[in-house]
Amino acid sequence: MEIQFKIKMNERLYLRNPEETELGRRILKHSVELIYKLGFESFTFKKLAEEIESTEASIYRYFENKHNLLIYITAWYFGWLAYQISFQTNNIKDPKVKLQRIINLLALSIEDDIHTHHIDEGLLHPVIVAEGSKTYLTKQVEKDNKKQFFQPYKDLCNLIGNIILENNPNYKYPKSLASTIIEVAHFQNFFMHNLTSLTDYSKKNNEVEIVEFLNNLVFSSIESK
Amino acid sequence: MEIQFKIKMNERLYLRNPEETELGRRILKHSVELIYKLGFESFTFKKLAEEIESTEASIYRYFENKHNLLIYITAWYFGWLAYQISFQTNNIKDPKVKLQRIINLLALSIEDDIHTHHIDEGLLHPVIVAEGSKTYLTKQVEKDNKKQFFQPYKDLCNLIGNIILENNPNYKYPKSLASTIIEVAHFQNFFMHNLTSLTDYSKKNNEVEIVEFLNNLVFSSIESK
DNA sequence: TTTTAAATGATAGTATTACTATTATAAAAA
DNA sequence: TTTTTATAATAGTAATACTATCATTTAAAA
Repeated sequence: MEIQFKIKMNERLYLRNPEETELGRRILKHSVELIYKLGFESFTFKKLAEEIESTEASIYRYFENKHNLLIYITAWYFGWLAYQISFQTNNIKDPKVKLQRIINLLALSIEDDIHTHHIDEGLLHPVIVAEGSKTYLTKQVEKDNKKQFFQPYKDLCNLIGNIILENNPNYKYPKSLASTIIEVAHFQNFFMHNLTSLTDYSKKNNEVEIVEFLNNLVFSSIESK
Repeated sequence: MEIQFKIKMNERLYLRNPEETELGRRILKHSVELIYKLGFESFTFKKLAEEIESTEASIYRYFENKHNLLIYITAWYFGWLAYQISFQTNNIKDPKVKLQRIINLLALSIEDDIHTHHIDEGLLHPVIVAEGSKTYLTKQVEKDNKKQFFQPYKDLCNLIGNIILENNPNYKYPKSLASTIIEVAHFQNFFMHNLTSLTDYSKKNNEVEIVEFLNNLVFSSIESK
C-alpha cells in the first residue's frame, strides 16, 4: 500500500482543486519547476500552458491569477513543513533538540519527498526562499490575510513559538522569534547562494554554517538571563 | 547657507542623473510617493508621468526600467542610512550604544530629513520595508550584483559588522548578524503593521517593541559565552 | 447503454504594460 | 545667433494578464 500525503488547502485559494485532477497536479508540478527556472516575474500562465501542453484558459480555470498560485504553493510548503516538523520531532523529549531540527529543516536544502508525487520539494525549497515573501509584500496583504491565505505560515509560527516556550516558558517574544527563524533561515540561504559577501560563510554551498549561526542566535536569546 | 545632503550613486543605475535636474528630482520624489501609494507591482512609468505631468518617454531617459529605479531608491536609502549612522554614532565611545542607535534607525519610522528636498524619508522607510527585498529577489541578482548595484547595502553591512566586532572582537558572524539586523528590523516592522499575529507586539503601532526584541536578540548573541 | 454534465481544448479578443522610435519645440550653452 | 540638449507629443509594438465563446472529449448519472 502506498501512503500519499495530502494537505487540506484553503478553498478560496483556487477555483478548481488542483490536487484532484491530473491537469491540476501537472499545473502544480510544472509551475514549481518553471518558477524555479524563470523566476516569478517572468513566469506566465502562457509559458506554463506550453510546458504542460495545455492552454492558458485551462489554467485560469484552476487559479484566478499567478499571485494566488504562488500563495497556494507557499501555503502548501508551510503545511508540508509543519507536518515534517511534527513528524521529525515526534517522540523527542528535549525541546532544544526539537528546535534544532526545525532550524535544520528551514535552512538546509531539502530532498524530494516521495510521498508527494506532484511536488518536488527539492525545487520547492529554493522557490520559497526566493519568492515566498512576495506572497505578502503586496498592497493586497490585508485582503489576502482576511481570506486566511497566510494561515499555514501563522500555524507554523505558532508551532515553533510553542516549542520555543518549551525551551523557556518565560521567553517574551516566541512568535517574533519564530517568524525570525523562518525568515532568517530563508534569506541567509539566499544571500549565501546569490550575494555571498553579505554573510560570513566560508564556502558558497555550506548551508551548515547558516544552521550554526541560527543556533547561536536563537539559543543565546532563549537562554539569556 | 543651506547644507544639502548628496549621495554619490552608482552611475550604471541611471541613464541620466536624476539628482541633477528638476525633472529628475521630481521623478525621484514622486516615484517614492507613488510606490508607497500603489505598491511596486502596480506602479508604472505611465502613472508616474501623469503624476509629474511629464511623459513616459521622458522618464525612460532617466531610468532604463522601473526595476532599476527601485534599486536606485533602495541604494539611496542605504547610503542615506550609512550617513545617518556615522553621524549619529559620531563621538559615541560605547559600542553597545552605537549598535542600539543603529537598531533604532532601522526599526523605527523615520521623520523627513530636511536636508534632502527631493526625497521624503518618512515615506521612503515604509517603501523600503515593503519593497526593498524585491531589488535582489530576482533572476538577475547576479548580473545586478556584478554591476555593484547592491554596494550600499554591502557597505552598510560592513559598517554594522565592524561595530558588532567593536562589541565583541571574537564574534563569529558579524556580517550575517548585520544583514540579519537589517532584514529583521524591516520585516518585523512589516508584520507588525500588516500581519499582526506573526509578532508579539501588543499594539499595532508600537515599533518600540521591535527595538526591544532586536536588542535582546542581538546582544544576547554578541555577549554569549 | 444512453444521456447528460463536467472538464478541457481551440481560438479570439481586450486593456494594460513595458518598452522603442520619431519629430517638434523650448531652453540653455557656445 | 547658432547649435546643442532636454523635454513634450505622439505613435507604435510585443508581451502580459486576463475574459469569452464554442467545440470536443471524458466521466458520471440515469
